[in-house]
Amino acid sequence: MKTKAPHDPETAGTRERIVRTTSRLMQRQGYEGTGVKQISVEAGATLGSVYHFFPGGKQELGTAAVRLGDEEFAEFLAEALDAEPEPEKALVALTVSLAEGLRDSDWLDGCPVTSTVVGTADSAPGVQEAAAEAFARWRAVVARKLAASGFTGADAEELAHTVIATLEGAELAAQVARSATPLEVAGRHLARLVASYR
Amino acid sequence: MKTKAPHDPETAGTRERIVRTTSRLMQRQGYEGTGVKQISVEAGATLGSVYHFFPGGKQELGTAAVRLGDEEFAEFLAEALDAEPEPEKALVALTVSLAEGLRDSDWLDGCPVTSTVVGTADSAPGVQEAAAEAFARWRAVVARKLAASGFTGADAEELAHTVIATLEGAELAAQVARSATPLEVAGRHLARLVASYR
DNA sequence: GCAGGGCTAGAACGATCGCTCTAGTTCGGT
DNA sequence: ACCGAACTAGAGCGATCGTTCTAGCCCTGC
Repeated sequence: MKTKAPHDPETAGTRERIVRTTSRLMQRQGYEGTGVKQISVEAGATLGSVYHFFPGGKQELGTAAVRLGDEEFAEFLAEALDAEPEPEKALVALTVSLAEGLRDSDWLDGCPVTSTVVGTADSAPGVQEAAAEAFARWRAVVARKLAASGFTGADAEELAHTVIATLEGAELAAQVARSATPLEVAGRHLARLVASYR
Repeated sequence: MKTKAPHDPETAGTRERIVRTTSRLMQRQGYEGTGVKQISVEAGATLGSVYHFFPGGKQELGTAAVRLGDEEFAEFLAEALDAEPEPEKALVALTVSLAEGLRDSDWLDGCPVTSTVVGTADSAPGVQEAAAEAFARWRAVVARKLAASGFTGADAEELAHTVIATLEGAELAAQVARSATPLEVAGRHLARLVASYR
């Protein structure tokens, strides 16, 4: 029993393939710009399969995609922060790493949560909620690192807010400008801001 | 001759009404989530008028909407920064003002440029370019203020990058979380960061 | 007072949208 | 061996998408 499906191990593979494809497509095209039929084709699944696994339709697909992006970035964030004992150095390395990833995709793959959630306030509230949870989780990861580095709880919480917000904004700016500069500058400034609390 | 149209003053009004409506709709629903027919109905113009003024179709509408958002926010930014002699205080007041505007719209009206540009990398490159110009202009406004306050050109340019990126990210975070906290915290942190360069 | 261009008006095009539906296939449990 | 659940398969629903088109209104310049 390596998967959650009781009968067919390949089945869980199909579901996951659909979610990963949805996340990738919405990352580039946004929620409204991505069609369910396109998802089914690129995931190598039929439309019937998509609606079998996601009876909630497109909104459920979007929510699942946001949650996947949530988990993946939370993991990436935790690893990047734990790689360096000092949060200042970790933040600089983190932004450099984000900039590399962005450039490697020809500036197409920004934050999967951001691009999916924009414009869904009224049409897909479930996506909005999932995105709020993602941001909160990422803030918690940053706050934990800062608290472990000797910052008070209040300072860590507030700094985590700005770290996540600045990373989001800088990634968007870098994507639009097709340049690593916004991310790299943001990394140095975040390090400086954090250091000012010592 | 109060308008640019040679024959009919009301004509320029129609064009502007279409652009304003496009900007408002794409701010809430994104580029792909906004239909040309919806724009024509809500602007009180016919489809023929829309394509008369914007023969480039939806992409030209999106580009014009981004440029309008560009000008409006650049003006708002300049006024907010000039209202206070010290950039630190101006930044705090600016974020408070942005948070108020966001709350007044029930957290629906975020940055019009951000929501319009997301997901248009491959489908509407013109929109992408207009957004890049908007960010660059806003950075120039911030850099000018900082330079006028005694910062060196290099510091002002770099700080402007982070100020704009953080404002973008914090506005998005505030919108998703339906809370003024991300923006207010960002304002205080940006002020602290700027002060650290004195 | 008439000619002509700027603009309005809305029907209609093919394509695609999200989604539903029925039929068929596959497979473990008994 | 066979029943029923899990899943696949894809045709097709009404609606809407972005866009084009022709017809006509209205105002200005002559």
